[in-house]
Amino acid sequence: MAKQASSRSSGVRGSRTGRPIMALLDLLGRRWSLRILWELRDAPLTSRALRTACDEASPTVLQARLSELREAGFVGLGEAGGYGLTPLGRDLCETFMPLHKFAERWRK
Amino acid sequence: MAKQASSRSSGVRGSRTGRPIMALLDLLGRRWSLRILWELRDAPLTSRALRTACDEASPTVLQARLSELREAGFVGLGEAGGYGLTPLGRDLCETFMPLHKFAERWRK
DNA sequence: CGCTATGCTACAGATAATGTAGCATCGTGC
DNA sequence: GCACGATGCTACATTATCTGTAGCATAGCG
Repeated sequence: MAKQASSRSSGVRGSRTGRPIMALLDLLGRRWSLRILWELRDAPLTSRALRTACDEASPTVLQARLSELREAGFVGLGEAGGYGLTPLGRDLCETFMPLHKFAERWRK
Repeated sequence: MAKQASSRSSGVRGSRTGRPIMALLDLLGRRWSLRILWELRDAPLTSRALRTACDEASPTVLQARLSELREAGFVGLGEAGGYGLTPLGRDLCETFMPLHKFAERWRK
């Protein structure tokens, strides 16, 4: 593979390019990443509530994405139980919030 | 030729929910989707130039994503050759353009 | 024709996701 | 002091998806 070995659990594709946008695009371009951030947009959820919100996605991926997102500093696990956005994660979420309006306009 | 991308059940996951944001989130949350839109952000590219820009991703997925994005109306294939954003696609792209600035701030 | 470039496809091997089941832990009530 | 229900998280076989390489048909150019 011409890529890199670190696309394992913690590596993000494109991080070696020095262009953080590539790393971010790859991280967000994984299954359920965007959806998770979206579902946490206004309130923390327990892992199971999140699973329900995400159309019963399998806990395996959810857990994987949650770990990546936590490692990236977007999501945190509160001691009261439940996953929630960090301040950074909230910023990110607001960054693509206009997507909602766009989607309504799109409506294919 | 008919699109082979639309052979995929009902297209985009979440479209049956009636919430277009879910369909959009799923479409953009597939590998290389965001990256493709990003690479086309300011100029059309030929399929091979796009492949180069996308770190030599395999043509199979690229072609699949391109078909989906074309079907969604975000990307078009100009008769002069090369893929480019449609007006709708350009809107979408601008929607998550602030991501760039966010990524710079993120820099993990 | 020979050459190069385009969009696009085939296909085997590798990787990631799905679906179901289950574990260890913690707090509640009993 | 122990069933209980809920939590975060994992195992694992099956299935879907991606990767990497090769190649096809077509078109423009000399």
